[in-house]
Amino acid sequence: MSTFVKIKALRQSLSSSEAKLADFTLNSANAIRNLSSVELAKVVGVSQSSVVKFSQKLGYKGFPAFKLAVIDALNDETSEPKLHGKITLSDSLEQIAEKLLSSKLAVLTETKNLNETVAIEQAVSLLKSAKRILICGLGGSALVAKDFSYKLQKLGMPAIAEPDGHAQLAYVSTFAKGDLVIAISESGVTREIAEVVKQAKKNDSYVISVTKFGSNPVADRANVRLYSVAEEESVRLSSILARTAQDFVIDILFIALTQSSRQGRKLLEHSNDVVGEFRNH
Amino acid sequence: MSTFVKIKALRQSLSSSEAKLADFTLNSANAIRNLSSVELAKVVGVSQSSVVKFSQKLGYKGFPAFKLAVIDALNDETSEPKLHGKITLSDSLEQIAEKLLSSKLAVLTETKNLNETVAIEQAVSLLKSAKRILICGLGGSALVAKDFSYKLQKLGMPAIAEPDGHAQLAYVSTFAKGDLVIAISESGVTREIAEVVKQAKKNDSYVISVTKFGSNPVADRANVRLYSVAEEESVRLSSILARTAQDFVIDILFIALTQSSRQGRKLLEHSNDVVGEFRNH
DNA sequence: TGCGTACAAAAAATAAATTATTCCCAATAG
DNA sequence: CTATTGGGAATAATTTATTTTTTGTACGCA
Repeated sequence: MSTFVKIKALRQSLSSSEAKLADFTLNSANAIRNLSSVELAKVVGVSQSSVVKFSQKLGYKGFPAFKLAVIDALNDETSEPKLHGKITLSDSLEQIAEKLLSSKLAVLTETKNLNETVAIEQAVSLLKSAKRILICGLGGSALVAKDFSYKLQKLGMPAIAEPDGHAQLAYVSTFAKGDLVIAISESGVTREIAEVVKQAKKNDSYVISVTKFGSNPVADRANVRLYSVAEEESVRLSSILARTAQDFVIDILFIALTQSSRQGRKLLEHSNDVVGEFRNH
Repeated sequence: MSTFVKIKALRQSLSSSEAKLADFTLNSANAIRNLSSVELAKVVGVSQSSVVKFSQKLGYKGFPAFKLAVIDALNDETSEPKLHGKITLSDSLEQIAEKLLSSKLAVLTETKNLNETVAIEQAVSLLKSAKRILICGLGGSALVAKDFSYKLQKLGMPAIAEPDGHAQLAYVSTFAKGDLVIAISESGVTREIAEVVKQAKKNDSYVISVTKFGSNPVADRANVRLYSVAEEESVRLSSILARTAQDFVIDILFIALTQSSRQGRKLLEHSNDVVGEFRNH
């Protein structure tokens, strides 16, 4: 158990000298690092023997052992991956930023672990061999779809991201064997997307899904299932975190694609050059 | 400098007793934790005074100081946030994912640290009091702009994100005092965006910039400067990481906005309900 | 109320341990 | 043969742990 937890637990049953030491430890743990038992006693205003007794009361052999425990506790505290608690109304801006950050870190890590390497390989392989590609998503996912389409276009791939549900359906109805649909829907139940997927399957086209983990209409029908986020966060953050996870998935796909094809890299380079050239004038 | 690095650097110039201690420290650093100078001397097979002299040769006041340094070095070693090396052609898919993940983690952390709380507060305040809002960005940033506009619209705010440069300029030319431009451009030199900012300033409108850190045409003219990423990564990753950072910035702004207004939260809730209702039929 | 005992807490005193310094010897190079 | 250096034994200094003493307070009882 952390020394601090221990101290807090015993805090009530301590006598006045001990309480002084306990409070000092909790408030200025850092300072203890550089203090001997005598110095600590002086700073806190108790006798040196009280310091030793306090250490022993906490279960340590003596003062040096206590000191080490405090240092350890400080280290654990700072290296802990920071729990990403819910953002509440009373949070300060600094706390909000901190929590959003750790939530994102958690979501990214989870998303990475959720997707098997083999699934990504399959997805890359489908992408490379696809004749035409339709990336569909609605609402927030539409932007992810659009982003992915831009990226694929940079690689010279025939990818289209259409934000309108009806247009998506119209396009996919012309699909055939060799064409590919990438269906992005966090819930996996979006009616329009599910419909597109159904149609794609009917036309013998391949489907890659990007949804939350588990069974759902979109993923169930997909040839390759990719996943975004694992845990449901607070409602307020959910769409933000879903986006974060979806972005990660398509970023991985994109990098893996450029990785696996020399031609793709060349085209990407060229595309970047052209845009850069243009911007500088 | 880490104690271990120090030891390795001096390793050659050490005498036999000192070398014994150095090797033991490098190989069994963990053990030192529980040893006194006498015990360590015994284990290694040297005299206690040699232990002390060794500690001092490394630059520490004495043995206890050396011991603390070793413990610190061990802690730093284990909690190091995994260096996010460049992705190379020979990387496996698993390595790619790992590196992308750590790069994103680093970029998010940096972005959070780069933005002062007070700047975010000012941005929020400008957003809340703005009569009209134009969010402009080109290329990849256009998607970030669009995303932010959707979010602001959910809060009932008059935000427009227009991907076309000319249309942006046309709109901003009608701006006046009380209107707000949010200019998103990683480089901060995009001609079209800089032009919009110039026009906005001429019309006495406020400008919030989201660019890389440092002086650039867009940020220099802004009333409030927000920053994305700090370090330039590999060219291949740069646009991906820029997006990651920009998303973080607008996510923070969005959350801070909902945080600061009861009405905003109500509208957001309602908006989510309506869309959810619609999707389920 | 006044006095004395009992008890607990905390500091002073002391003992033990750990650590730092000094001093001396041995090995080796010049 | 001297000078120098490494290393350990001896010892001094410091730090820590234990024991002893003092202080203060609560409680019982005349």
